[in-house]
This record gives sequence, structure tokens and C-alpha cells, in this order.
Amino acid sequence: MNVRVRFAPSPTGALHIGGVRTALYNYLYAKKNKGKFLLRIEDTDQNRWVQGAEEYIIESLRWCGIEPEEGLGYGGNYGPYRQSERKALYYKYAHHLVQSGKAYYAFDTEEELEVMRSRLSDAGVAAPKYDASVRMEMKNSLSQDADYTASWINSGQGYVIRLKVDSGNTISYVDLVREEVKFASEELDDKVLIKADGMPTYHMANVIDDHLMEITHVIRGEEWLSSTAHHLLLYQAFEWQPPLFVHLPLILKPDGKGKLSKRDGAKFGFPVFPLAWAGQTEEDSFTGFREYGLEPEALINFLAFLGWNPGTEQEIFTLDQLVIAFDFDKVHKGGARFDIDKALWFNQQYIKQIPGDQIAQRLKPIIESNGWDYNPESCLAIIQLYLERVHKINEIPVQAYYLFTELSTYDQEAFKKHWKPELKVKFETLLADISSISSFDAQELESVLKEHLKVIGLKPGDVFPIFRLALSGSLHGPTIFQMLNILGKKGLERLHAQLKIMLDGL
RNA sequence: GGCCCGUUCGUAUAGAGGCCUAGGACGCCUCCCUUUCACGGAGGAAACACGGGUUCGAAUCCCGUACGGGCUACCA
Repeated sequence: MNVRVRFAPSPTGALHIGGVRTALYNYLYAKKNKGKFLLRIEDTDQNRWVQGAEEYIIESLRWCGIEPEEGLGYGGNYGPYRQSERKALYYKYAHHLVQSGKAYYAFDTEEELEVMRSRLSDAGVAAPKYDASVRMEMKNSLSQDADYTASWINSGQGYVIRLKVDSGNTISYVDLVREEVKFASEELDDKVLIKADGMPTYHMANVIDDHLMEITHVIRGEEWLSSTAHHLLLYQAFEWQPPLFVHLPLILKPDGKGKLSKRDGAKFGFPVFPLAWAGQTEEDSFTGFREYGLEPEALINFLAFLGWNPGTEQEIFTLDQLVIAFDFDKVHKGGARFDIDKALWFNQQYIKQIPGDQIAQRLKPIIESNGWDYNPESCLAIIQLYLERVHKINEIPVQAYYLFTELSTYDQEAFKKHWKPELKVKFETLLADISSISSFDAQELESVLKEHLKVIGLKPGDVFPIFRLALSGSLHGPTIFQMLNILGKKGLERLHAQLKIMLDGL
């Protein structure tokens, strides 16, 4: 089989991380089977269309390295790939369904629908819906005669086209993840196929496009599982061979209470979008994983494991390795919670493999925008020192800022705790002794410094924490010899100046 | 509420009837390395939702219950 899969998002805003994972699984499956992965834009809801969303989707997939090779922005022989541009097509097919008795026109107003629902619900019907049991009591081309229907349509009053769902059938299919799934047709409503504005609903457009674009596997989120019955009915009505369906487990909030949503980023303190999104309002604007500092390879690796695993103990996978290892029989059925700690761990694994000069190139603009001097050599040295201490590259200039520029603050509490006033004179001797040092090789520095300590009668435990605070402001970080190695003479000067400041602050 | 789907350590998961005293990973804790932090190394706490079956034997199969999630629009 010539595998063709599609990622079909709606341009209603930023592309959610769950969407990225769906795109990823589509991509992996396509590549694994030497098939095609295409992008289709489902913009059938004109009210929810958002400027810039299409571009955002394309850029996101590109950043993640899972680019489609066909579809909107990529060309292909099955276009157009934007559903709004296929409007006439859907209507033609819907009309055909009406003619063959598989669908019908419906004229009910919103109020009339509401009346029907509340009447049914008052009568104790658990799930009031427009279906075979109420169809003939409603205003449609089945309950009314041909003249009425013709004149209504000619009058230009709005109408929709609904699928005629017969009761008494069982619709079943074999999901590649969930195995056999069954639905009773009584549970299904007469879904609207064409809306009053002439646009198709998702269900209609989806089925027609998947058929016309020769999609072999529909790989989508679990939120679509319930409507698959309707889609199957549509394939039946058209007498088309349906594609295979694969419903992916949802990505849940960290607390497991529902699927991860837009606002959860702010709530839980990490992004839920690949790239930053500037909406109309501040509330609708979000940061992305790119800006947060995750490497796309790490994000993809992490995302791949949210709902799938290779069955081995290997965790670090390149995209190509994922392509080889991926399969639906290893995809889980239950939803997976988003765990930012694990994502950061993946990122740490990845950044440790990036060559230092590449990281330096990325740090350069940040350093310069901070107004610091960019020195390739010391930058490289700083990277070497800090790469294993951070989870994200953008943490380096934050944590190691004191190696790029002047010290701005220090931990006063720590100083008070470690400073022994009775050692003041010895400290002064030490500082005077080392001010003539001219070699800043870390190892040499260490032996020289320790030698001085011994002569003066100071213990490393009394001196090093103080030096560390004077040099970096905090008790954490690389060895003071490494710091001095990078800072050079300036480090010695800082030692003097900062110690004075700290003593004055007592 | 109805329908559908699901449920192994805190998290993501391994597990396809005996290999399970349930494995590894992230996180957490202890120790080692070390002037500190991190890295690395060694250990530790930590799970089969519950109840019935089936079977010589069940985390694995079946049925119920509980809990969680999805859907229930002229949204996708």
C-alpha cells in the first residue's frame, strides 16, 4: 500500500503541543512506510479563522524538523489544500447525497432546535439529538413535501444538509491502536454536513478530502474517536473504501485533570506551544518551547515518548531512529501527562552533544544584546564549564553572567555565615601575596593558591567559600580556579574590591 | 445524564498466562567523588485501582464496580 497520511489542523491560533505530537506520529508513520506526509488546512469555520495561524503551523513543523512534503505551502497534485478553497466541491458531494436519499435539507432555526432539545430532555431523554426518532417532527425535506422544500430553498432562507442516519445498525471498525470499536447507530445524530453559510462541517470536508487525497491512514487525537462512526457512515453513503483509523491518546495536564490546553502554560509554568504566539491580547499571547530554550530534537524525542515507547531501554532517539522504531502497536491507549522535568532531562542530554563553538555562535547575539563583550575564547571556556550544570543553553548566560560582565549582587547571608572576622588579617596577607600572580592556568593557580594558604595558615574551607562569593556572588558553580582562569587579572581585582564591599556590608 | 475510551511506582513506561521477589528512566532520598554546585558512580523509598471469575498458575484473559478522560454544536 502506498501510504499517504495527513496532518489537518484548523488555523484557529497557535498550534498546540498535542497537535505537534499528532503531526509527529503522522510524519513517523509516513517515513517508516516510505509514504507521503501532507498538510491540509481545515478552515471551514470562518468565525474561528485567525490571521497568521497557517504560517505559524508551517513554521512550527519546520522548526521541529517534521516538514510535510505535500500540501499547503508544499504543492502537490491533490490541491487545493485549504478547505475554504474547496467549498464548491463539498456542496456538490452533499447534493449528490441528498439525491441518493442519504442526506436531506433541514430548515430548522436555532430556536426550533433548542425547543426540540428541551422538550426531549423534559420527557426524560438522556441525550436529546436530531435523529431518526424526531426527524419527521422537524422542518426538513423529509417531513415536508417537495414544493415546500423547493420554495424554501428558492426563497434564499438558510438551510443545512444533514446526514440521514438510520437506526438499528452497528458501526464498527478496527482501530490500529484501540482494536475493535463499535457504535450503535441509535446513538448517532443526523450530523450537519453543510452549514447554513454553505461551508461543510469538519466531518463532511474531512471525509471527502481524505478520500480525494487518497489518504490511507487517518491518524488523529482521541477527541475524534466518537465521530468516527459518522465518518464511516459517510464513506458508506459515498460507497467509498474508508481509510484505516488510528486514534492517539491525549496529552493531559500535569495533574491529569483533562487534556492540556492553551492556558495551562501560564498555569503550570511551561510552554504548551512550539513557538511564541503573539495574539490580539496579552491573554492570547504565549511563549513557545523555542523561546523557552528547548532544542527541537529534544522536544520531538520527548513528545515521541508521550504515548509511545520502543519496547527497549533506549530513550535517546534521533528523528531517523524514531522513524525506524516507531509503530502503532507500541502506542498506548491511555492519556499521558505532560512532565516538564523529563523534557528538560532530554534537553540536557541533547545540549551536551552540541559542539562548543556552535553553542558559542548561538550565545554571541545574546551576549552582545546584553552589552557584554564577546570573546570567543573565554565564551568557549565558559560553555565548557557550564554545559553540564544547565538544562538549557539559554541558562548559561544567566548563571554564568559574572564571567561575562561585572558582578551585580552576592549572597549576603552566605557571606555572614562563612566569614570569620578573626581571619581578616590573614586574608589581607593572602590577597597581597597573590596579587602578583600572572599565570592563570587553573591547575597552576590551584597549587599556587594552596601553597600560599599553607604558608599563611589558612584552611581551604575558610577561604574558598569567601573567594567564591567574591568572584561569583553565590556558593555554587565551577571551581574558583576555573573562574579565575577565565577572569584573569580582573578576577584578582574583583577579589579585592568585592571583599571590601562585603566587609563594608557587615 | 448518555455513548465511547482508558487505568502498572509521583511521572512517562517495560510487561502478550509461569522468565515478576514486577524491570529500567525522569523526579525524590542516602552515600562516594569534590572547597561548593553540577557531572559521574553506588545504593534506597516508591506501582499492577477494587471485587469476582477462568486456570495447576493472572499485572497479563472474562465480568462487574470504582475512578479518570473524550464526545455529546450549523467548533474543529
